[in-house]
Amino acid sequence: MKNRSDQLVHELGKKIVTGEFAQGEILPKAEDISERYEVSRTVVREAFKGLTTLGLVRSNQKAGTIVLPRSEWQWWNLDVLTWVIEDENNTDFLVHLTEVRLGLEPMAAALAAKRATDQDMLKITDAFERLEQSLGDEKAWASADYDFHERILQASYNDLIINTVKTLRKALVKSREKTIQAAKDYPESPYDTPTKEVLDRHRAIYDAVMARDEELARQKMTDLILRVKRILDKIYGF
Amino acid sequence: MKNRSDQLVHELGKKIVTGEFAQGEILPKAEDISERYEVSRTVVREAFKGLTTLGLVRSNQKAGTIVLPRSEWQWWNLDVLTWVIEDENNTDFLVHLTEVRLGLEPMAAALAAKRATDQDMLKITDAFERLEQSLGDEKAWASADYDFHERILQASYNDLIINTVKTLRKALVKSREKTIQAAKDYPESPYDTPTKEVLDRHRAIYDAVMARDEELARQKMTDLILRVKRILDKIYGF
DNA sequence: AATTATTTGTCCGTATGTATG
DNA sequence: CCATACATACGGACAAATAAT
Repeated sequence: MKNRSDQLVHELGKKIVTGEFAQGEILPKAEDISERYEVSRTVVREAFKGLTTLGLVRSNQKAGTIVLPRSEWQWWNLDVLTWVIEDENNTDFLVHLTEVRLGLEPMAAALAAKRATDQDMLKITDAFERLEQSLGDEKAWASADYDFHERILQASYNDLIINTVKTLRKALVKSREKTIQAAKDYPESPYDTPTKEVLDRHRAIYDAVMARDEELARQKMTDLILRVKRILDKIYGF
Repeated sequence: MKNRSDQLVHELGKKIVTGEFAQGEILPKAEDISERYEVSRTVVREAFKGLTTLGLVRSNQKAGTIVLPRSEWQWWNLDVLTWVIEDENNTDFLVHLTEVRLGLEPMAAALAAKRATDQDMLKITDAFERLEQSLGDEKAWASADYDFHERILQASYNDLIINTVKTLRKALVKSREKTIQAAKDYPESPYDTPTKEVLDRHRAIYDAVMARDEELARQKMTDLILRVKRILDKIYGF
C-alpha cells in the first residue's frame, strides 16, 4: 500500500475484480495509464507485473495487456479475495466461501485431534476457558473465539490448510463491516455470537479434540459451520 | 518463462522455497543480482515485485529484501506449489496435499450431486463410460480419469473450489515424474491406475452423483482419496 | 540527537525485439 | 518486405527511507 506500483495494483485490480474491466478486455496501454495516473512507465510496468502474478492479466506483445477470465485468478491472494468478497454483485460468494470452510475446517479439527501435542492441548484449553467466561461480552468473545479456532488450526500441523484458512479468515474480517450491514436485516448473524447455544457447540468441538476423537471433532466443527451456512442460505435464498 | 524477470523469479523463488535462501535472510542487493545474472536493475526490480506478490520476500529501503517465513507464502500460486512439491526435503507435503484434497474434493462431489444440470450429468456420464472402456489402457484411462474428475468439479459451481482443486492437480501433474520415481519402490502407485477396484470406486461416485445423493457422493469420493492417503502414509510412515 | 552511508523507490530517454497487417 | 505498435530491456540520475555511527 505504500509505494506507487502497489497503489496502482490495487486500483486496477479492484476494477478488474468488480468487472469494470471485463474479461477479455484490453487494458489501456502502459503509456496511457502512466499519463492517466501520473506515474512513470516503470511504475506501470511493475504494477502490470504484479497484476500478472495475481493472475488478473496477461501481457502480450502487440496484443496489449488483456484481462484474464476468473478461472485464472489467484483467488487465495488476500487482496484478490478481499476484493471479491467486497464486490456487491457477488453476494453468493459468501456461500462459496462457507463451502470451502466446510471442507477444510472440519478436516483441520480432525487432524488436530490426531496430532495435537500436550502443549497444544493446554493452549486450546486456555482459549476455551476464556470463551466460557466471555458469555455476553461481545469483544472478549471475539478475541477468545479467534484464539480457539486459531489454536486448533495450528495443531493440525498442515501448513497448507493453516495458511488457507487463515487467509480466508483475514479476508472475512477485512470485509466484515459491509457484511454485518447486510446481516442486520436478519435476526441471526452469520458470525459466531456469544450465546449459550454457540458456546455449547464450541464445547462439543473442544471435548472431541481433547478425547482425540477425530471423527467427532470433524462432525462437531461441521455442525458449527453449518449453522453459518444455514443463515447465509436463508439470506441469499439458495 | 519467456522474459528475463520471469526467469529470475523462477531462479530466486525456487532457491527460497528449497531453503537455499533461508527465512529471515537478506537477498543480495538488487545491484549485485543485476550484475550476477547479467540483467538490468529494472529487470531485478520487476522480479522482486513478482517475488513480493508471491509472498516470498518483502523489500525495505536501506534494510534490503528479506525472505519471508512460510506462513506468508502464496501457497496456491502454481509456481510456488510446484516448487514446494518438487522439493525433496519436503516429502510429507504430499500427505498434506492429500489432506486438502480430502477436504475439498468430497465437498465438490456433494455440491455436484446437488447442482449438476442435465447437461453436466451427460458430460459426467460420457467421461465415466470412457473410463469403463479404458480398463488396462494406461493412457486412455489417464485422459478419461482427468475428464471425469474435472466435470464433477465443474458441476459444483463453486469457483473457489474449482480453481483450488485445479491448481492442486496441475501442480501434481507438473511434478509427477519425480514422484512416480519415488513410488516405483512400492507395489501400489499413489495415483489412480486402471484396475477393476479403482473403476468400481469411480462407479460408486458416479452412481451417487446421478442419484443426487449428496452424502453418498461425498463419502465415495472420500473413499477414493483415502486410498491414495493410505499409500502415502505407508510410504512416508505416518 | 544529528549525520552519514547504504539500499530500495521512482523516473526518464533510448534502444531493441517481435508480432500484425 | 515494410511499417506500425507495443512489449522488453537498459543505464543513469535523483529521491526517500532508515540502520549505523
